[in-house]
Amino acid sequence: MAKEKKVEQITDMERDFAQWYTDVVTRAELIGYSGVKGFFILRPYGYAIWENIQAYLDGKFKELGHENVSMPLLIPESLLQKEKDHVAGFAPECAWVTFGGAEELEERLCIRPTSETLFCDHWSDTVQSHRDLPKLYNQWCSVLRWEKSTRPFLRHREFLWQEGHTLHAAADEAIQETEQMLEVYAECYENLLAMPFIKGRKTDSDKFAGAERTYTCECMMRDGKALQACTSHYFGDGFARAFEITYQDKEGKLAYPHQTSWGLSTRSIAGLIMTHGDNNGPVMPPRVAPIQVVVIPVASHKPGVSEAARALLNTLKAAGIRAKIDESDNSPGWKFAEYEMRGVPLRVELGPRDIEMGKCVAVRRVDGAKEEIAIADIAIRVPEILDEIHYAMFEKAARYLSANTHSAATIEDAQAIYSARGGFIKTAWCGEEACEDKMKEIASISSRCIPFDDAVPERGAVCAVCGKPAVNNVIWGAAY
RNA sequence: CCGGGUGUGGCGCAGCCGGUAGCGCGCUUGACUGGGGGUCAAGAGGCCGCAGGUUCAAAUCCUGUCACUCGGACCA
Repeated sequence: MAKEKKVEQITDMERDFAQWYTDVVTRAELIGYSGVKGFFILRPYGYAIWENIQAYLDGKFKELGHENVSMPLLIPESLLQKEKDHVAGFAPECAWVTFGGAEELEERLCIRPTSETLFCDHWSDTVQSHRDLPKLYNQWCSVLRWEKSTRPFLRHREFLWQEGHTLHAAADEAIQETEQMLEVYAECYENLLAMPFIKGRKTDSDKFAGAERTYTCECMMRDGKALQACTSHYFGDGFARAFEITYQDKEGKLAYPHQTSWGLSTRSIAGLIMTHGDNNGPVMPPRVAPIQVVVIPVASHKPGVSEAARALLNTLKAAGIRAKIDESDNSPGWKFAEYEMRGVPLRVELGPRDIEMGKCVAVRRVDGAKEEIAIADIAIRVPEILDEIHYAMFEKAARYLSANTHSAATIEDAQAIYSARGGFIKTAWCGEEACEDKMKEIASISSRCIPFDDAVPERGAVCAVCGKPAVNNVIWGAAY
């Protein structure tokens, strides 16, 4: 499988994974740096990925009855402080507006790090009856968190995301919503981004500030580290009580509604790069790839080549494929390397010899596999290949995830396995935060989640850290 | 926030015991080429991160600051 190195500007991931990542996002022209730390430019090729994720999720949200809204950018300090766990979680990383023009403000305004408080404030005014429920809202926006260390897509001070916020009469309905939206994210990762994950619940120490429960999808990057790929939170009625959101139920009694929120950010783009990328650059999963197929005419000065290549492009476009042609006068070899560095899933070469034989050559980015396709079959065969690439990428990543997830019986085992092989470690756990702290201290890994698929330890299992009876299995790892 | 490294044309870098900026790639124009980053020729392009200071003179020395990067802490 070892391929020859084709792009000299990109550091090998085996040599320096962090540098590889930085090289990829800049060389593939996904990101640009601005003059302010942590504020990044999503260049057209990077933003197009986000637009494709947006289009997919926005469609799903609306199918499930959610409505898009736009809430304010600024949160008055008094509002932010109404829920104590929430403010304790976010206050350290808030940025504040203190002046309007030359006037110092009487109350400083927080640039939203997340919008729970704004939705709550709005609902406290607008929800009165059980007939007003549920509220199923979502917004696409950017939020601001004053992070200390920043990295493209992984940790921005300002980042793009969507935040869904819902309000329900019944607790079980809200819990169901929380689970449903996690499932929407899981499907997005599997079906759009070709990324495998471990779905699960966060331990109490790691849940969202103010949440009763936090669900997550944890993905594994190619350096073995974990990326929290999305979250879905159940709040119970804690926010409703803090913000005095009440409604009259069918019996005419005042009640507190139950609330959820869920989000997925441009961090997902970091995830797809670090899941699928190789030493020649990113490898775009076909269903989110801004360019799915690039057509490269060879010897386009020869009669008929340019025309045939454009006809091929139009056929692909008519088949609903995001296709592009490169008619620049760079050499074919230059173009091959260029689109590999951009991660375009499929390259179609068309030259005089192909035209003579009524075929073209298709080359897959993920594994370099070549296939000759009759030009007449292009509209049928190319979509099939794109699908095959999608499944091949998912399978490859899934094998990597499972090959790098190991079980351990004791903290010493966990430490030994992690330091030798990295990746995820699964152990039984007693439920105590002290044991999480100790695991972090001894083995340098933190709890990622309690996996849904395998939450309950075997009969008689004991906590890997303290040896007391276990209540859950936990997936541990080093996290981004 | 702590520690290491780095800021010089679009990119990668040299110049740094002071004397007014250079190389490779890329870019522009033209010709020949064209199935894995082609060849030749002629060109264009620089507030040396920013702000102070020392000096007759600063990319070079001093101070501060900003940004990038790697590691750590913090964070989701």
